Amino acid sequence: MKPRNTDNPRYQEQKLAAVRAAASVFSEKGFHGACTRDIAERLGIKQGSLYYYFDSKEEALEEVCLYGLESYVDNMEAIAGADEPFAARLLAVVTNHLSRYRERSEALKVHNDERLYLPAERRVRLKQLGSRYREQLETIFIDGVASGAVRNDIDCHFVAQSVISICNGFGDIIVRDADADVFDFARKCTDLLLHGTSPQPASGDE
Amino acid sequence: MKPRNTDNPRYQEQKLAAVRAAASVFSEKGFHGACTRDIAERLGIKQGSLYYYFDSKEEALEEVCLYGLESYVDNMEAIAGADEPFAARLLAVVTNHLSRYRERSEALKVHNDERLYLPAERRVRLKQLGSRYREQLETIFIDGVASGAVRNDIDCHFVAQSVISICNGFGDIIVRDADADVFDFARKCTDLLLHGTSPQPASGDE
DNA sequence: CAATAATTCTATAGATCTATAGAATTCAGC
DNA sequence: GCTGAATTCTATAGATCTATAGAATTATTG
Repeated sequence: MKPRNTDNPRYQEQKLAAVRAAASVFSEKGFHGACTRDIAERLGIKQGSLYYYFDSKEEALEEVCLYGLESYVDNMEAIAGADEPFAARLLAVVTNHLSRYRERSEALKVHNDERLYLPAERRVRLKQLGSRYREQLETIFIDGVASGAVRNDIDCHFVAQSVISICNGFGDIIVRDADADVFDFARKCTDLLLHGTSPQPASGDE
Repeated sequence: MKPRNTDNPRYQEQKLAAVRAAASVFSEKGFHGACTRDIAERLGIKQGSLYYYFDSKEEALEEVCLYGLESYVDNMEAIAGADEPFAARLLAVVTNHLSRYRERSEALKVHNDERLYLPAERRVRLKQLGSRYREQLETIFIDGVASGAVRNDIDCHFVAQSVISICNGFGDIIVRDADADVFDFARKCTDLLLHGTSPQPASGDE
């Protein structure tokens, strides 16, 4: 009935377009607010035809979330593994996170906002990826403490969570404002995380 | 047809219960994912009867969002106006924000996640309240710069936005984890915002 | 160009869900 | 306990929306 030759590059191309169309519609209207007709329309096909690429609307959501998460989790591997000083790694993390927002903003937004509507069994892989990301970020802070670049009274788990919250918060802003300067955000964000808002007591650069 | 004596305390009581029921259901399933039947059920009445209290599902969403936002915006007035040192005011802001999450978590979550599904004309008041909150927070930082408690190279608008992002991020965690210690979060959060993660160069307390 | 495979279309069953109308019930004050 | 007002109920019109089946079309390959 539906041969679906998934190795065919033509199929893969259209499938990717379908995931992107779903990301776009879900990010705009939310999972429940969107209808499969909207997605199909954005793709230029009829509503029923969409089921050639997805078994269900729910599966579409799962694929969008995975698509959104994948890329920046991959980059995190490289950043966490690199032999760089703490400040450079933190800047890299923040820049990566925000840059991915710019590129795949819709899919990431969908992941952040809609993934909880997936049943538990569809969230397994997402949870793994998300946990890995947070753990690696935490490790960067733990390494920072070890090397003396980070205060030793810092709660690394807490700070890692904070970084993710800030990035996601600004991610939302970047999504809405196409003119926002990602690298400026990343620089300010890193500076805030490193030095806080208080004047430096001894460095005397005022 | 629907006399609706809105001055009657009995009416007001049930109306408040209806707003809370809506908050609970919307926070769990999202605006579009929830149905009016769920809300009515949580309230112990039938689906059709709900329309005695709301003209539409959309109006219910608007009232939930306002309910969520109101309380902490009010407190912000007091905090921003108080004659306290910068660090104390920042701690007060963060504590207030997170505490409100604990009390009205559902309505606040709905405000944060679902308000964009309201048409523009229903978001006017919400925007006013939200902007006022952000502006007052920004003013606290501007005052901090003036008094020397905050570095003068800080972008106050940016930092105010960061504080809100962090608080909302942790707010989500508090909502999900009933055992989370709000005041511990608030303290760590304020410490991070004040001093960052780097060791203090000159204070020598290590 | 014929035959087979892949993709898209049309049409629809079946399951929602919102909002309304009018009947039934409960409440408040006398 | 009677009476009018307030609240809730039942029933349903009308508008979705998902997912499927089978027909029609388009691409591929020998």
